[in-house]
Amino acid sequence: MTDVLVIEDDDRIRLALLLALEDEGYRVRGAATAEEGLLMQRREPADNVLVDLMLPGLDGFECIRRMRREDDVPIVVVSARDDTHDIVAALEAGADDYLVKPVAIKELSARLRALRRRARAATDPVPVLTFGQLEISPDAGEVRLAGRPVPVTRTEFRLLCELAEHAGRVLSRHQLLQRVWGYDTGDERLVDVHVGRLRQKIEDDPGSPRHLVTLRGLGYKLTR
Amino acid sequence: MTDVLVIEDDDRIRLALLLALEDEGYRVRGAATAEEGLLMQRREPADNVLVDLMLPGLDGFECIRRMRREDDVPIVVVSARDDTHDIVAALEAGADDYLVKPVAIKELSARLRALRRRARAATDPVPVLTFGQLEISPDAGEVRLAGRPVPVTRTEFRLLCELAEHAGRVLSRHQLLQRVWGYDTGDERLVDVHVGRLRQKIEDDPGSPRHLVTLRGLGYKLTR
DNA sequence: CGGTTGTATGACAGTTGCGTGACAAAATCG
DNA sequence: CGATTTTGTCACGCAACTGTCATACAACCG
Repeated sequence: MTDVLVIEDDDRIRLALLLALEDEGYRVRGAATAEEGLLMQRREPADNVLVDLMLPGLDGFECIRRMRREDDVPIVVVSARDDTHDIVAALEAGADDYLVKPVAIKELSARLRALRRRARAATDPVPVLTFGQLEISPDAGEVRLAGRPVPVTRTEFRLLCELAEHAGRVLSRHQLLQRVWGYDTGDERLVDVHVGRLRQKIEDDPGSPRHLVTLRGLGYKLTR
Repeated sequence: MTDVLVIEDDDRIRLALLLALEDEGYRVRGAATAEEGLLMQRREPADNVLVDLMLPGLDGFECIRRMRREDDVPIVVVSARDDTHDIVAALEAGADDYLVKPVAIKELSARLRALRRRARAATDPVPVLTFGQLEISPDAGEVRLAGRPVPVTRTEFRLLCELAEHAGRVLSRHQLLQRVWGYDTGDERLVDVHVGRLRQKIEDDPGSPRHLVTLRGLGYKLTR
């Protein structure tokens, strides 16, 4: 059974979408605001998310950005505006598809299916990454040092995964901001701080790190 | 660099798409029939495929199905028909996205990017440049001498990479200033100093260098 | 050979980049 | 709601790096 979350402030449209999707065999749930949607997705992750761009409070773009930061779920934008700028901006923010209202439910369903096929392929079992005493299992969301679990926060974990995924290669602060945070305000110190915190947890001697190495002027990298 | 293959039988449209995509920074290639496209993809796989639905011989749907059987490349349909049935059928066949002509190139580009984000490769091969005992790995931001890591500064590293990239060829001080520093105040001594520092680190006998050679009156070059 | 030009190098001061602790805002949890 | 954790921002200090200069040295040329 596939779960779909619909984030749309217009009650009538949301209801119509939910009913139509239910008819197509999905298990559905709805949210009227971005905040509510983000919360629901955190509580009980759906397999697909539909989001309107025009939302009260946090708008759709911001909603997408935030959700993308903590979840890899396929996100489809359903908007009334058929505007290239909106489309580009939404995809930039991390959306996977963009549909213009009114949507044909069959098309929507087909697009959801295509997206899930991709998502599944991308989420193939990721083996545990090992760096000496350090083990990272992206799937389990777990970090171990000499067999012992290390409590890391979400950002630290994402940062570590990003570095681990490109082990041995330098990643600039800019790249890390882009990939871990999803945005780049230009404040590179943000990365430093989190790298520092990560070192406190995973390095024997945070003063002279063995794994999470600084390359002055270039960025950071993770080595074995 | 991202490669895109466009399968479209209308010469004018294909050309227009190819030019526009090239303008966006993609490396492009085109095919006029499904058969040709499948062959090209087999020969030299692109990172994205655009396909028209109305093709002579094998139609777009069949083209998608076959390509999907042997390749996991993201496929985008670009069709003149804005018909739910076509859209559903194309997605069923294995397409990842569907755009209706005429397409906004910016939107297309954004959608391609969104698709690739999902299919981002974990580790690309890391090319390492070797000069006898000396190894330079631009990706890892690392220089090794006889297997041992040599600590080089950012400018030294850039300088070395620049020389390595044009191995065996003389680079004048002005060229190096321009390429490594990005500006040229006319002070050629600056290059000398950094070359000297580099030699201290990578040459066995910095007095009579084997790799980083001076060509009096011309500049420097890196030899094997 | 001496003069001239081009290159090597050590020293030094100014600058840059990084690590860190402190703190406030925001998110999360009970 | 209040308590706790997490996150982002800031400022400061240290260490590393950079560019400049002066001097010494080497190569070239007549």
